[in-house]
Amino acid sequence: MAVFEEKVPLPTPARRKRNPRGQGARLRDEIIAGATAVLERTGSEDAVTLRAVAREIGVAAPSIARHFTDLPEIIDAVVAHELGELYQSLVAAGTTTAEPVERLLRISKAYVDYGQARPARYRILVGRRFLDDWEERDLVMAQSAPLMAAGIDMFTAAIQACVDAGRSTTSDASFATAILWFALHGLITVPAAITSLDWPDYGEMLNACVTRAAQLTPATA
Amino acid sequence: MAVFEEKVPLPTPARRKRNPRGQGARLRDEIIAGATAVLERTGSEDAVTLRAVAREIGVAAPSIARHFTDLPEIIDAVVAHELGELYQSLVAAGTTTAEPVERLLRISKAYVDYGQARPARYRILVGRRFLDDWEERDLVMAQSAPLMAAGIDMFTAAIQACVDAGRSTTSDASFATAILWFALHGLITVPAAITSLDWPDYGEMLNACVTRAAQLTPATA
DNA sequence: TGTACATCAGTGAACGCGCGTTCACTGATGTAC
DNA sequence: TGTACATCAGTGAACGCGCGTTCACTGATGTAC
Repeated sequence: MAVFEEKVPLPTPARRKRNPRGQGARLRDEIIAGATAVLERTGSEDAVTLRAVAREIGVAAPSIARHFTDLPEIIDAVVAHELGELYQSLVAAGTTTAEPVERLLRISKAYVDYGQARPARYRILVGRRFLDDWEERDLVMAQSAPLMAAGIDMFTAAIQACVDAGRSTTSDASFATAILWFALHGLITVPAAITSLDWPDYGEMLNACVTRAAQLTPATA
Repeated sequence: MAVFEEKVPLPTPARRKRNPRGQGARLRDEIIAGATAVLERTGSEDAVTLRAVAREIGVAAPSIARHFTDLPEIIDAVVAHELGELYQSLVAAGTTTAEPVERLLRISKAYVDYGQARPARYRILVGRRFLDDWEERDLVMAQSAPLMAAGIDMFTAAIQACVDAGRSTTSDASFATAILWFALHGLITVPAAITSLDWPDYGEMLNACVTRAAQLTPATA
């Protein structure tokens, strides 16, 4: 039995509204947001393809070419954006108290919280695959570098404040920042990867990481 | 001008010798070695495809199916093998001295050395992508679990030995092992990823990680 | 001791799929006249 | 105020490529008789 095709106009599937004349750059932000969504949903950097991003935001694949020449360029933009978010949350955490030790603990917690809440994004922030074409990448990295430097300075200053308050015995706040960074990075990534072990309480581990790496001492009441 | 094709028998390009009758399992080891080579050369887990591995060891792609059903299964085998290698180097480092603090430092150095010398392999050991199908993966993980537990126990025992010798003030060697693991993991991965910064001397950073995480104290001479 | 044969180890062509990229196009909108 | 048109933002079909997987095959070798 021949069933003739219904020519009922299909409800065109949510066709995107095009941006007005001078506002074409808006799509750029949508692309970044779409790439971030795909990245975080799949947990894999390699799942972020041009077509996947285009699908995510309801756009034809070639439309992306107008805003980004490359896939790495999109990832770079995601990194730059996320680095800003992370820095903002560090700043926010840092302004909640003036007590040095508590302040260091809070920005450390903000860092760890960010990494745990957005694992895939955190991984590409600190763990970008080392590629052959570093030279070109450096140009984009230069954009993010000041933000990263500001974040590092924030930790160093927080540790120095502990030293000045007599609450840390460390002799080199900058060096201690590196050691603290390593510990916090491990706290974020190792338990997330090795789920078969029973890990101690996160709060206790965070406290121990900060206290030991920054060589904090109890308050002398 | 018509040039007729030379029918000279081309020197067949290094055709693989087939394994003898009962020795088909040998290809299994070659596949694992090939996958490891591709992984380390490219630095990307996603570059390890069936065809890439087949190419690497000079074999037709379908030949792999006889030995592994899956790509993840190959990666699991690589992980299991590498975990063995890592454990062996920890054991080797641990037998070079009986002095507790020096022993802890040496196995820590062995761990970090492994991670720095084989970055891509280390990353998949501790940083395997969290996937949806964990259940099936667990079966293979069970194979590696004892080896990982043995490695962890080795660190915990080494820290406890420091405590017993009065060289560590830590109250929980197992807890300290976790903190130390985080620090060593960060020491391996963070500077490798953030190459734009001037990092302190590796030896000093390693010393600080171990000393602070395991709460070591100077010898009272 | 000789020989037929089942088995084992691996091949090579072909497939459908998702990818990045090309190319000619569409159609709304601000602007010049 | 009206209208032709250049520009801008994005489309859709088509390509070549590498991938995983299928399928029928090849050819050496150990074993049964």
